[in-house]
Amino acid sequence: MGVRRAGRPSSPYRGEAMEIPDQERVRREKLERLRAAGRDPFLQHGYPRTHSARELEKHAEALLGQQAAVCGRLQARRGHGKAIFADLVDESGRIQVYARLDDLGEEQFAAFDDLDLGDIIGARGEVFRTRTGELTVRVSEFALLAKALRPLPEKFHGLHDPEIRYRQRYLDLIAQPQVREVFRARAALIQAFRSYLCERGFLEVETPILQPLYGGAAARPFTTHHNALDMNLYLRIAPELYLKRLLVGGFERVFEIGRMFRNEGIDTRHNPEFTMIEVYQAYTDANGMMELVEGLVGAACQALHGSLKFTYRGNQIDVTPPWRRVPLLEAIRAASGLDFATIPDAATARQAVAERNLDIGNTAALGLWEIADKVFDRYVQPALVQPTFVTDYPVAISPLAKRKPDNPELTARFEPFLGGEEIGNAFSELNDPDEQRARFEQQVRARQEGDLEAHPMDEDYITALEYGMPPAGGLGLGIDRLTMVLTDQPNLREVILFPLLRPLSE
RNA sequence: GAGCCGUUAGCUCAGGCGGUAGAGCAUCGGACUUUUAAUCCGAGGGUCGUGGGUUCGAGUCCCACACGGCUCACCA
Repeated sequence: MGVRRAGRPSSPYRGEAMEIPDQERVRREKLERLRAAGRDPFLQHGYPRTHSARELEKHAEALLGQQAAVCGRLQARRGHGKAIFADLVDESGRIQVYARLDDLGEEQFAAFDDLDLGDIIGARGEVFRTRTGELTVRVSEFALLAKALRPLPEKFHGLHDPEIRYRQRYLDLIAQPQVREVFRARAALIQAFRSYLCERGFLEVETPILQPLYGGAAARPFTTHHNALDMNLYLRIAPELYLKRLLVGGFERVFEIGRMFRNEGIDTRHNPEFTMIEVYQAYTDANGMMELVEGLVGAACQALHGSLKFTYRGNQIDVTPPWRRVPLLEAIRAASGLDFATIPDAATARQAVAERNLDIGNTAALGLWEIADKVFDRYVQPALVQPTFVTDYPVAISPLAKRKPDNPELTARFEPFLGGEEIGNAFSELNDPDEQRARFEQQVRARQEGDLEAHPMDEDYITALEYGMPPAGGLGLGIDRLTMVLTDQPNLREVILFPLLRPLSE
């Protein structure tokens, strides 16, 4: 249905009066009459508002009998012949206004009666309470500030069509006020992160989004082109390598909040552009990052819920530290019986998977750690509802992480899980330039063998490491996923204002 | 990429076995000067996602396509 119904935002209907839907034709005609009478609403430049809905309610007792000027969108109307009740909705809430023929006179009352649902108006008058006790502005003067030429979604059932909700998010926000709360929560979460870090001496920085060479994660990039320099550039898949250059430069605590771009599929947990926070702290390590995650998520949870407990998908979740810690291979072994510490290669792993009838699809084309990853996704991750750090990732899939002193096959890396969702990635940063080069070379070989997401060689980064980077812990958290979990939304699209959709074909 | 489901009035939704499309809100006209999903009376509004096919006849059955949703796959 969307093709026609939602696909009309660009059609102006010029000279096609016969094709304009009924309700829009009526509104257009009203606008033409206003313009002809020299009262074009779109010539208004503002309105001297004195109170928002919330302010009006807050100062209700002092305002009774006083004048107030309010603004908002006309979202409901109850006519009574020579009087009209209407609901104005502004960002803070709803305001009832009451227009009477006696107060406005014939002409102004007729003009008020001519308003359509969706119109944006300003109104001024005396504040009073109706006999049912509702705070109301008795209109003595009003102005149409913008004409709504299209009818709004229906007031009672709201807007359900997910396609229109995402394509025309403004309609979603108008029709479903609770959707605004999700995005307020998102902003509060980011604010909580920012405050938490700034209070602890972290510096917020901005590093390039357009990068001559991408890196810092395993993902395929978007490519673009700079005309003047005639060079290809990549949209960043992660800010990691730039932030660590800042550690080399002498900043000891830095963070960046920003958009990342990964050229991958779209589903309930992935959007091609998403928001991540990355934090780097010198002279600490993965353990320090675990405490930081506990602190950050705790601060966000407090900001959103006033508590360290919340509900996601029907599960009570408690983020009180310390969070459970479990090594990756141990978690896999406990859940599946497979011990990847003793499995030498992919063929052995495939055989073990088959023997145990593990349901992870076709493993024929997968490498050893890809098989481990699948077993983890299928048998471990869904159970990680309470906050958990999965630790000790194999060095083969952690090209930027420092090895564990007691087991060089593993790294001091962890991923935090919450509500069964992976919400980030962190480790002790590899700062040995020679080993970093060897790791990159290994990635380059993987790329040559067909791994499109292997990390490219970054000589410039290695040069930076050669000047000396202090030992450090680094952390990335997915803002979208965290918001999804902390606001108990079922889908990443619910926390992204304008998720990517296919364009409508004409 | 695969499977399943969806697409009917501005919005939310009904439409057995194929017989020419309905409701509520919204809109238009009328009544009503403290209502609040206001109420009451009356009316208009549809290329049933697009294109083919089967049929005397298709919203309904079949095929293809588009967009979306869910699940899986891919992927942090």
